Amino acid sequence: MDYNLYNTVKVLKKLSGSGNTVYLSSGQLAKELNVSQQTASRFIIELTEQKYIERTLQNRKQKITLLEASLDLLYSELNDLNSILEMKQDFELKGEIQNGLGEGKYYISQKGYMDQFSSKLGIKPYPGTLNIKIYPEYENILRRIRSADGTHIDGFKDNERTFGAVKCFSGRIDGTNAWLIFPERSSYTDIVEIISEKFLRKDLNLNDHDRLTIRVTLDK
Amino acid sequence: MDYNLYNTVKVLKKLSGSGNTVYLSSGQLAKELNVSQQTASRFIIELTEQKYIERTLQNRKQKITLLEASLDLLYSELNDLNSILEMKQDFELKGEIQNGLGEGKYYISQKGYMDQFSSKLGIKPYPGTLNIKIYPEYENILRRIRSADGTHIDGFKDNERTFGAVKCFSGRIDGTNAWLIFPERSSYTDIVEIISEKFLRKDLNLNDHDRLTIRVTLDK
DNA sequence: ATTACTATACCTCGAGTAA
DNA sequence: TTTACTCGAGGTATAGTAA
Repeated sequence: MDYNLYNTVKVLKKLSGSGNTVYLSSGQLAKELNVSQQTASRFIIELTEQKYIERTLQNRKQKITLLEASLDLLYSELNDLNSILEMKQDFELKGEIQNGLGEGKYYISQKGYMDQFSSKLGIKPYPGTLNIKIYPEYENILRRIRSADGTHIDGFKDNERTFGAVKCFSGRIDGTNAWLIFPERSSYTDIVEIISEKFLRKDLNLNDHDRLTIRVTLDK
Repeated sequence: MDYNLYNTVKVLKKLSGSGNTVYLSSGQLAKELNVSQQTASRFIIELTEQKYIERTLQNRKQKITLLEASLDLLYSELNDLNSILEMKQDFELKGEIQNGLGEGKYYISQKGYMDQFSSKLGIKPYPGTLNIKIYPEYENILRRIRSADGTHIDGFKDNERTFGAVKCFSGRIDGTNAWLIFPERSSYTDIVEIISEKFLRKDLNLNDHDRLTIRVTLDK
């Protein structure tokens, strides 16, 4: 990803405010970027090809929508700087408990994962996940966490299928240690999967749709 | 400032950790940046010319020191992203009261400033400043605040001399509203000048060398 | 109004190499 | 070992312009 595209994404996000859509001609964008209209046009084409934005040409100004890749780009630069400049980063996520489908249990119980949880996270997780649907107000914080590095767990294959790499972030729920698990490659979702040594549902007496708060510290 | 230089500064800061000095050959830097040794060398020269770094060539690796301009660059990018991504930013500065020299009073009492304090900040400040020497642990937070935009106050001239532009940040000391004042162009200092409608020294019963906490919110 | 193609000017990068 | 100059190849930006 080169800087021109980063900078273009930054300007587009700035102009689209809290939404992710902006109506903007290539000439206007050119002024924002201090480049020619032709160059701005080229940037838009490149961003579109690389799936950072979607756009629809209209009679007048084109409508540009920032895709998840753009937000990832900005949030990971933000994380980079925060980490390099050693700013403390404490985050709070709120959401509610999703009824588990038992699928998480199948996944994390795989030896390929469990061995790494043990060696890299230093825990032997309860074989199941707690799924939290994060409230929309916290989606930016969620993006921020997701785009940080975390502790990497390699993917692997067994005879039948492939299990993807995931990354983990240390967190706390009601003072109990837990880990947030994200697929390394994934489309954006508002569901966070949590694992812990404890059986959280029982230990914290949690039920479906209970509201709860997850605290995460990105320490680096 | 172009991206290559931004990125070089970022890498140099990353490598110098909490200090601002790093010993690094152009070849090593080249690897970090994924460019040729020649290009890395050129970047170092350009950064030196533009006073972002200082370096001394040594027998082996050259010693590179990041100057304040580099930190400004990184902190202002961080602020940019924070503001664009609408992350909340609450900061805490701690320091102790410096004996005022009465000079602040002379400055801020100028009509050229007072009129703008009134129109732009909506306050009629007590004619004097409280000077706080910020503890070194908070210098990064101070840099972060200083490199944000704040409320701009134009500079002006009277018959005799020139008064520089300043920028102001809204803050609180012990629950009392106050404004932090920074020269727009200045070398780095750990002294923060505070103005307020109140006579803070008296109202908050403050004395020289008292320790105090300033809270600042950067909103957008 | 727009967007974006073509052609050229310009700039940036890195190989070769000197000190 | 270093740093950093020269110069040619390749890449990037813009003017002109069509649609």
